[in-house]
Amino acid sequence: MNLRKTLLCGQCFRWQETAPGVFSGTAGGRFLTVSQKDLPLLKADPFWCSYFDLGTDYDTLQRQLAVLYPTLREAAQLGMGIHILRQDPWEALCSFILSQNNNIPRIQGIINRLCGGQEESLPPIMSGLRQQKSLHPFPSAETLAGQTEQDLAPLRCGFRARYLLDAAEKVASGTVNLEALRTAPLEEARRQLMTIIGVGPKVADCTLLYGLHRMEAFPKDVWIKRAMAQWFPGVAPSSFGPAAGLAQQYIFCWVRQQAGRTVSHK
DNA sequence: CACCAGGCTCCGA
DNA sequence: TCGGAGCATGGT
Repeated sequence: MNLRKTLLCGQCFRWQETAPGVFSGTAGGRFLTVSQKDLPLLKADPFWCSYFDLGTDYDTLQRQLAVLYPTLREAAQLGMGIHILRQDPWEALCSFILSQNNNIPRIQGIINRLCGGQEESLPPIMSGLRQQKSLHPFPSAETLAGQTEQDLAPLRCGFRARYLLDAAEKVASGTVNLEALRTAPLEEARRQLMTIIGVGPKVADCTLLYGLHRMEAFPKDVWIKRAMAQWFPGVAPSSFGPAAGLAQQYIFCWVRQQAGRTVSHK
């Protein structure tokens, strides 16, 4: 696993490279500072091993994709080392609601403000994981459900505030049961998520893939669809099989690289 | 000033 | 069912 690619490829928004090769971020209420050489330590820690999905054989998934679709090789080469994180479903849902018609730096800023500010970066040490309880965990659905649009004004997330509040209300009340979506049929899970105002096919699929680790979900991204049409005319994304999510992340990275830092989908 | 950001809602045809 | 403006905010 490549830490930089995995943490900065756009699947999560609460990690940053605080020093060359050193990454600090928050997940599951824990704040961690880590570098590539700490990989064995991550593997030995049950929480982080699960979060970084270190128990899954990505090399095999990668080879399967490259063999199935030779034109995917270039993207897979670029995405080599990316793991699909096991993020908190609620946090992932909010993150991708906030991501719509938005850019990654601003998404990160909004989420930082939503969590109540910056974490303090920890000095690196020679051995052992530098982790501590996060001073600014992601706010729960219950917390957010008690808020108003005026309360969220400081986030400066624009029209997305209303979407966030509807998601909070539906999740807190149990109208949408995120945990149940882990085992629900994919299409049913997608429909459930799309009952939330502001959640369309793209946000729903990203929540399924990044928040619920449904690797078979292939986000309905306009860039991806364009690349699909160009590379695999007539091929349904579902034929990617269990590694569909990984393929989506590879293609996403590839398209971004081709287009430069940002790209218009128009 | 224009254009656009890991889209979605809403409206009209 | 489909297309396109509008959406709030910030960056280039």
